[in-house]
Amino acid sequence: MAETGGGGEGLLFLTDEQLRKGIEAMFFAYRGFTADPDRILEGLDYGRAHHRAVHFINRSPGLTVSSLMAILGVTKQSLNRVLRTLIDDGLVEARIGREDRRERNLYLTDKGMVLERSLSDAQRARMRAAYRTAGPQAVQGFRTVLEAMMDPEMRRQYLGLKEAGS
Amino acid sequence: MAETGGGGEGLLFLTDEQLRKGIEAMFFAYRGFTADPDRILEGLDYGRAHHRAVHFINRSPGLTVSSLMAILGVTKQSLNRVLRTLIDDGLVEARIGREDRRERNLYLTDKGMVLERSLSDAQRARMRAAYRTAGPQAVQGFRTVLEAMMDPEMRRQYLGLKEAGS
DNA sequence: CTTGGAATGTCAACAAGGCTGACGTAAATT
DNA sequence: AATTTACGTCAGCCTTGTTGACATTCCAAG
Repeated sequence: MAETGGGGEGLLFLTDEQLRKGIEAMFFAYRGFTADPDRILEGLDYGRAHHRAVHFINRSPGLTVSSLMAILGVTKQSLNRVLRTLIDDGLVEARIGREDRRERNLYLTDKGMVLERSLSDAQRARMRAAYRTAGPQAVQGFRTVLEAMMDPEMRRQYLGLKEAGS
Repeated sequence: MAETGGGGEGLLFLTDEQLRKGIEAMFFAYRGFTADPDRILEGLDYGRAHHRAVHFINRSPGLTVSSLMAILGVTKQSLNRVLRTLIDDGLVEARIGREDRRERNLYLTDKGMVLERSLSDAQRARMRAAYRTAGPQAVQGFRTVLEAMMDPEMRRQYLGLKEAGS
């Protein structure tokens, strides 16, 4: 243990073995990360794709279909299938754009917000427990490494849309 | 910055907004995490499922089908489909267990090791770059939070199979 | 030895959620 | 007026997950 914390310890943290551990940590942790929402979604006719859509619509109310496509990194056909069910079920509203009437601005309805709440509450609960266990300094490192791991375009999405900031 | 490192700074890191940022960091970072192997796999007739199987067979040569099922969290039918193609293509060898002849011990062939290498080289390169950018202290925090985020069972898989240790 | 159960393989059917290609419509732009 | 953009939709395909059913092999207990 007893890390120097300064970076001058011979880069032991960059050995292949250390990197492999990091890779597996990502794999196993991501499973935990999605487990709770998945449990809620199963049986509701919805899946992870719906969760993602609802999450980002909630975060940025009024965002367009194109923007959401870019954020999620899926095709319009794939997104449309998900959006279609959410709109038909009254969880999402697609308003015609005021400036550019070709665009559709997406909003959660009250019903949609209820689902979003239950999903994000579950996910936040796990994240909160992990944060609390690990402590603020670890959380700082966690965010730093994850941000460095993103593709530049995704990093822009991640950084560019934060309101409150780190 | 100037974190106390003790948790007595008012728990600002546990606000809903901070947790939301952590959630999105996981989402965007995981995309980057899988992007490079995915690029290699596309066109080879293989997918992410093959990557995962090859990774864990490489890590623990001789592991059984049951063990791999437990690690990957998929059904035998799903795993078998992936394993079938890997065996047929000569990337994986399934030897009958010596002690219990019902079991199949899985090994990478030389050909399988070549693929594993190219996939893990790509993934490690990104991980290495992120680690280098973030620094050893951040890496420590990264691993700590991820470990806390896992389901207990997955945490056992993660910790129990490491040879070199942290 | 026989039988029960465990480990594995396999066939079939199905679903979610990706993808491409093609086509249509409305609205903005040139 | 022609073109481009944003979006929706139909059709079909792929990967990877799921259940259910059934066969085989083999260990272990009676």
